[in-house]
Amino acid sequence: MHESGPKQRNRRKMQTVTMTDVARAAQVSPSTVSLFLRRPAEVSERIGARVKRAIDDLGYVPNFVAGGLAAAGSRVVSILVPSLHNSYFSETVTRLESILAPQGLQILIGFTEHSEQREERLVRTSLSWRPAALVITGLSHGPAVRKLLEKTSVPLFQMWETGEAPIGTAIGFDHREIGRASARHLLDRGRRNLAFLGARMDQDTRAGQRCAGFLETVRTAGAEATVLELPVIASAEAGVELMRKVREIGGIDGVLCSNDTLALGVTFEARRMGVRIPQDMALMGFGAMEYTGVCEPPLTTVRPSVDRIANEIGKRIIDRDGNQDAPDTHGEVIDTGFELIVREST
Amino acid sequence: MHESGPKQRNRRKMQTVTMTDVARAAQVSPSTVSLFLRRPAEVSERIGARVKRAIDDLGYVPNFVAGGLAAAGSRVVSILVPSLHNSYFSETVTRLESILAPQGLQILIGFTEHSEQREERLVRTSLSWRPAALVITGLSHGPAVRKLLEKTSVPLFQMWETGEAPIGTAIGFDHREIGRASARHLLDRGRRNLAFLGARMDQDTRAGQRCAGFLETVRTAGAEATVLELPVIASAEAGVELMRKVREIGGIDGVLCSNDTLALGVTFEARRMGVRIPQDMALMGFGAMEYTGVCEPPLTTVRPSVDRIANEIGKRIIDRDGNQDAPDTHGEVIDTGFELIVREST
DNA sequence: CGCCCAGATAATAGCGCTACGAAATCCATG
DNA sequence: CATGGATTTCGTAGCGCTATTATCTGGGCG
Repeated sequence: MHESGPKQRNRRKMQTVTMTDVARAAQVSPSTVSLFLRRPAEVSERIGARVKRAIDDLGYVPNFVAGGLAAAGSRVVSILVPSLHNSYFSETVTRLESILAPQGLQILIGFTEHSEQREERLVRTSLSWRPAALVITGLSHGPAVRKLLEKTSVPLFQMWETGEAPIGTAIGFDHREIGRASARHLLDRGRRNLAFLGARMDQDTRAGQRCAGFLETVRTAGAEATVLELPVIASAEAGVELMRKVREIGGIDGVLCSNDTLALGVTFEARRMGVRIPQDMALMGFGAMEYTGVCEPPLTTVRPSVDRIANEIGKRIIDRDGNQDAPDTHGEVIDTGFELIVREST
Repeated sequence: MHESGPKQRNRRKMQTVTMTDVARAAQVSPSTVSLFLRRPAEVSERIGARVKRAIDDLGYVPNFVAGGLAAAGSRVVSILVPSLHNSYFSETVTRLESILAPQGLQILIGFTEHSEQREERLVRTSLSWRPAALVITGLSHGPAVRKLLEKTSVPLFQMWETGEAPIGTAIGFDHREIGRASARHLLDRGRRNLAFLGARMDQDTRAGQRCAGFLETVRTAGAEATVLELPVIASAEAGVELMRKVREIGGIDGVLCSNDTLALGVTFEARRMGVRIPQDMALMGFGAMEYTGVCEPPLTTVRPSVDRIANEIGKRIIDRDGNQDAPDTHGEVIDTGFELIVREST
């Protein structure tokens, strides 16, 4: 083996440029460099220019790890969502990023996949970064997670759901009420034989809540309601399969899908079967995904208040950031609402 | 104001539990606690149990910021993608996360939105975290970004594209060749009057490459090729609009969309117009999005090797992690290929 | 029965930066 | 030209942890 060279195997030192190097080059103290980086206005123009020049010359890249340790808290916001499969979660993340990034806050992301175990691991590692805030999806968590969240001093936001006694600040909307509103809409359209199509609702508790609200209202009205469910992730393909089941059952004249993706699949298969929407069967989704406005027929759906959720959370995180005297809103519940978008499919 | 209390405004100390606290509770030295956390096997069972008990009792959460500083490198991988609007990027991120998370690596995410300026800011902050690796989308970057990337010692992966002389390790496929292959397919089907539908290709250079490859092959074959483009983000709605333009032009019998989302919109509008796919017009997309298999008609599309990209990157990151003697693959180009999925739309 | 080696535990020395208070500088007054 | 207050700059002391080295412990063996 031609492996040789000065045995420098340990401590991958690398010639990393440190703040001290910059200070030396600019002929100032490290403190001044640090100050210039954090609050440039408090450094005189002359010195500032010199420091800036040194930084550029040396290609200095600050070390946030060291900075975070010294400052006791990192400029990172950790976001935990079930997955990115639903475009509304990607949108939430996107929107939050765009609000937080200008403040120099970075996004640490994790996917729980609706698994308590994964969630615990993620919460644990997230907290280990001493983030400026932790944003987590949903209100119900396993006991281990609950304990971690209750104990931490990191500002906590539980999003996408409202409910009683949140651990942190709850920002979201009432999924049960969405189910009810959807049911009312279908009943208003004169449909009496309804179905809820879902996918893995044991895991997606929010879809479960929408389903529960739906059933409640339908049954209270004395109409029929069936639940059809597939043990797979929601997809257009799953929608196709569910539509076949609907056909088998027969007589169903109104359908609420747990998700627009499912509903899209239903439109495809309905067309192939010759089932006319909405004449033969009214169809509703959830999520207000982009294509619902242009598909055939355009879909009635519910727009979750993604932007408002992100805005409210972002605002609070920024408020609290750099101003630890900001009011602690833990325990507060903010309902951002939802919007029923009625289109031709009903 | 009832604000009073011992003037403890500074240094938000919080009663954070440190490793030293754990050590004290377990009657061992901090070193032992640290060792137990990092390599439990090297601690005797008796002591290990004691430490574990203390950790649980105190609810200790390690501080990765401090750990990262001491160890000179954080257990974070930074991923920069244009956005999450395209499901193939979300999938890349998802897949990478699932590979990296079991190794205790967290994902720091950023969205460039195809903006050089944003990209620079993101690269800068990413590097500031001294991540275990930086994964960035694409091969071409502004001069400032190039300089940062060339200078850093952080393992760099440039994904989703192949090309010459990458700065880090390039893992992706040849978009030009996808354009060519798509064109060949359409020509094989006897189409002679073709169009490429795109959205904001000035920004999405990879879509631009597919377009270029497409035009090259079509024109070489002596057939017609038009480019129709909209200055908006790709969406089904944009697809609808582009289909209207196609109609206006008239005579087009084969279309390649820069993206399945666009293609989906085209199918909707074509149906409304009475344009039959593929009889009147063949249609292709890109991305192999989930619904392409079940929509009406099922779409011919190209499956980018998302999984392979993620796997190859993940493997290399893990190799290099904790074993800095692993081969540095910078400069290497790995072509993960793509797959043409032929369905009824052509 | 003492000696040595391996394995387990502990002590030490920072990692690169920020917060804080002290020192130095500036500049308008008296 | 001295003087005080407002700036601007600097020195010091860690932040909580890990890597490395040193120390300790407990057998196995001559």
